[in-house]
Amino acid sequence: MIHRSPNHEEAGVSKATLSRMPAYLRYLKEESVKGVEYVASAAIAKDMAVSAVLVRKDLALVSSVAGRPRLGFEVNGLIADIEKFLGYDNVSDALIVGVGGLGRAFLGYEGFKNYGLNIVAGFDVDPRLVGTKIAKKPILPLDELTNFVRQRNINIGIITVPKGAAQGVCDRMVEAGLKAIWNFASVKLSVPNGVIVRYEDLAASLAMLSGELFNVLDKK
Amino acid sequence: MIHRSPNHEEAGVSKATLSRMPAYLRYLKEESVKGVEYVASAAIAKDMAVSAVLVRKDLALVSSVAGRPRLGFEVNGLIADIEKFLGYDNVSDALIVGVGGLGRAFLGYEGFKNYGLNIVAGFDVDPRLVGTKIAKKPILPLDELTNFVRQRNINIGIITVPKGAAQGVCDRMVEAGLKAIWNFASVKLSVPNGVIVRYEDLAASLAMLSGELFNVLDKK
DNA sequence: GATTTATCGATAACGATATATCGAAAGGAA
DNA sequence: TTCCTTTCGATATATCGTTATCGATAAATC
Repeated sequence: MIHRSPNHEEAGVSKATLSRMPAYLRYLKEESVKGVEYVASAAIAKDMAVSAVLVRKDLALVSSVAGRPRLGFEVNGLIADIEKFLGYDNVSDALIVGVGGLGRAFLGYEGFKNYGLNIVAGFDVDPRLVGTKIAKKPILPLDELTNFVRQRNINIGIITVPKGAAQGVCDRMVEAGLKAIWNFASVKLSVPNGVIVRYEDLAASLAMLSGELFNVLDKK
Repeated sequence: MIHRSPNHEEAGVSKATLSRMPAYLRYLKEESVKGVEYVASAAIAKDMAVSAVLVRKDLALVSSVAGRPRLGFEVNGLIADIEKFLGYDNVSDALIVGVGGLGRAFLGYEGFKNYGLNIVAGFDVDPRLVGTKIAKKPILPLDELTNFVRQRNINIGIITVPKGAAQGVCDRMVEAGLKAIWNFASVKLSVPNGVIVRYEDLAASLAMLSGELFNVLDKK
């Protein structure tokens, strides 16, 4: 999960660019298994919904070798660069607090490993859950959060509790030493400097979807 | 789900603005139950991480009454305006295809109703699931999708199948007449004009999170 | 080897979004 | 009533991300 890119120093890459990287990676892997050696930015652009120029700009930020005129980018080299950049070569551990519907689904979902994330345990307050396992991962009581984080040297916590409990969980995560929080409860969390929060706000997303839907239905 | 706002005609509101509306709404409701009658844009801004100017700009787009100098915005009126704007007063039905971990969680999650979305049924290809119910909602075979959509006049479909199956499901949704698709499989979907797709790409989100994490850990 | 052409990379233009500034309005205080 | 202060709303400015343009490069072809 930790980035060890060769060439992006402290510059920092925009979130927009970052968010496209997994899609580039997926496409490149598909081409790679087909035996394709070089792909043009235009081909990548066509596969996802972006412009070729943007693809080149993005790739310029992470690629260790330049694209070759008339050929394009070298597929396998680029895959390696992006994986290194995204830290997928270096799967990092995370834990999840809130083993309800969504939390349970996440614990059981093996796909996160492909994105460099390994959820190693769940935490919950419900005593009926504590002590059980989901997908071979232990469910522990919240009290053990701090110890667990310190022992296993974990940086990332995922919050999937109801929104009323989110800030409390967040505080404990911060106290335990977590540095990044992926929050699925739709509340704003306050955290000290140095801790980052990423919101996965389904309500916001849904608002955008229905907003667009409105425009479409209304326009005819 | 369909917007019936009094004052934003065909103008269209930016996605960014749209995405903040649920957060405004949440804050305003919290204040409302406390008995607060007026709130200043600065107070709202402080609660979430945006500037007061931005709050005023956003609210100007949806509010039927202007904010009052020295007092701020009238809480309850504003709540009504936003709910109307977002269509939360008019819950619309949706269906979900893919009753795996995430799909199951969504079917069981009652909270979507608060956001104007009512998931009425799940669809899956697994014959062991078909015929069962989750949270009182029937699981149906994919073949019945088209009939179901037409009979119930549904506009929104949610895709929670593995990515290999996503485009196929998407095609069937389009054929059935769905107008908006909320896609949780991280693949780009191709749809004809007039159908809108909203991507919920956890891989992209995770990339952003870890990107920020990298910056934080690296900066010290 | 010369020519053609697909493709890149850099720079500049554009558009959308967020911020800063400032005059105006209205509640509250003198 | 008059003045002061808060807060709004409008306009202008800045920032960020995307797109457009164009010369340069190197593979492919003749």
